[in-house]
Amino acid sequence: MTALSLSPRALYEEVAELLRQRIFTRELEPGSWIDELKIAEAYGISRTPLREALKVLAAEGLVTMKVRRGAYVTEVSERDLCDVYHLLGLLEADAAGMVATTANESELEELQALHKELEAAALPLTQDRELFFEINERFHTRLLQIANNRWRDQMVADLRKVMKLNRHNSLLKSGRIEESLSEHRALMAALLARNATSATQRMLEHFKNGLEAAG
Amino acid sequence: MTALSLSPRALYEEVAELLRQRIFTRELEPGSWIDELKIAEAYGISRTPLREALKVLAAEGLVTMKVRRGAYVTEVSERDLCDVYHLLGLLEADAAGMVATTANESELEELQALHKELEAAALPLTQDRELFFEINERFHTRLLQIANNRWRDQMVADLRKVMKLNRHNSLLKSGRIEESLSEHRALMAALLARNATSATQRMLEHFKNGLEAAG
DNA sequence: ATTTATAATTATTGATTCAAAATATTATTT
DNA sequence: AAATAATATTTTGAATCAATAATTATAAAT
Repeated sequence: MTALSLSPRALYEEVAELLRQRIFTRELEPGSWIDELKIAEAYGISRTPLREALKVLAAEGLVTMKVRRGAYVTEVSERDLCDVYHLLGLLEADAAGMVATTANESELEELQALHKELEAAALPLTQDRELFFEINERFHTRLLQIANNRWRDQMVADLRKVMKLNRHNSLLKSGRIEESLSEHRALMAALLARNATSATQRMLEHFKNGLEAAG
Repeated sequence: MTALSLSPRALYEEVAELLRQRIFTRELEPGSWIDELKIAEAYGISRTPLREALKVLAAEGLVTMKVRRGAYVTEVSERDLCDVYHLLGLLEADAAGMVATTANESELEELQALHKELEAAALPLTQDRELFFEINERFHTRLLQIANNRWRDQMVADLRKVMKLNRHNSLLKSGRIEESLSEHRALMAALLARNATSATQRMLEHFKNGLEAAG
């Protein structure tokens, strides 16, 4: 089993990524104990890089280490997910404000172009949900990049991973293409107007409206 | 009955804490390479728990792993510190807003008590700088606890560690007991008035004013 | 003769295996 | 039936082994 080929990344990074996927697909379900020996054997590796990978995942919040009991897939309550989602909104809203003031013209045009793609994907006749969410993801990611704060990027990345522990994003509204789009439109307008407080506010609302339960 | 366990923490946790201290005191200086063999020998442990500890510190941002080059103490630029400080302000301001709306009476009284201690430590005649900063720290920590979001707590803890990489907090103003106190007073008033937006704003200003360079 | 390139040696990271410590479980005895 | 002891399971730490990168030295070419 030489699935793990030559790569610039260290073995423990590869293993961490594999475990992440297995956690996200709930193949390893929340609360369950992670059997080091079994997994090491299954991957054809020793326990050392596996344990290093588990330390990384623990730092991300995906697994929880219990002293002398090993590693467990983190159980996230509805409460946890709300808390994490709240922080994601806060961080992205701050990023939006930053972009409104510091982005250059070409960066704003880039976001504008992505937004146009979003509008197109949401057109009633040709509506493509998958595409819409993919472009949406790209828009948020690009906004973060432009805001240009590597520490925030790291935090957002970690929080997003925790959100993926959620079973089918049960706490997020699903069929709100139109609402989501109009919120995006308002955000884009604020960005182009270089109105930081408005951009921040629009992004906060965008996240708040995404929640299934009002609050 | 067995006696109370003397070491509830795993060895790699202990080692991580030791290394953290050595990094904060700049005994291990930013940019420098961390010699696994030397440190393992100095601590009388093997490289395995040491390497696990380094993975933990890497996740916190204190050390940077380079493939096949080992671990280096993270070098933070002035820019990095500003970015991190900005995020700390954002998170704590959000926590303040949360406390204003959700804290119960006894929790607010607790914060009020801490604030009174702060006022006492800042009295012109008996002014005790060390004590002031210690109580200030306790106030901020308690506020975070009351805001009650373990994910935010984790992020704040990590960001604070990165801030400690700063040489003598060079970018933070030092002798501003009075200003700091008056900002705290305004924050406390907003909290007692249960005015979330005001509390958030006061905390944001408190952080903004803490910066040496105007931003 | 000097500089550059290649090869060899050294040093350090990365991985596997082995041993010890601790906890849980089961069985036996009171 | 309960408590204690012993055994087995499991995690954590150490030591060994292999692979990779860096440095130095030597040789060749200009």
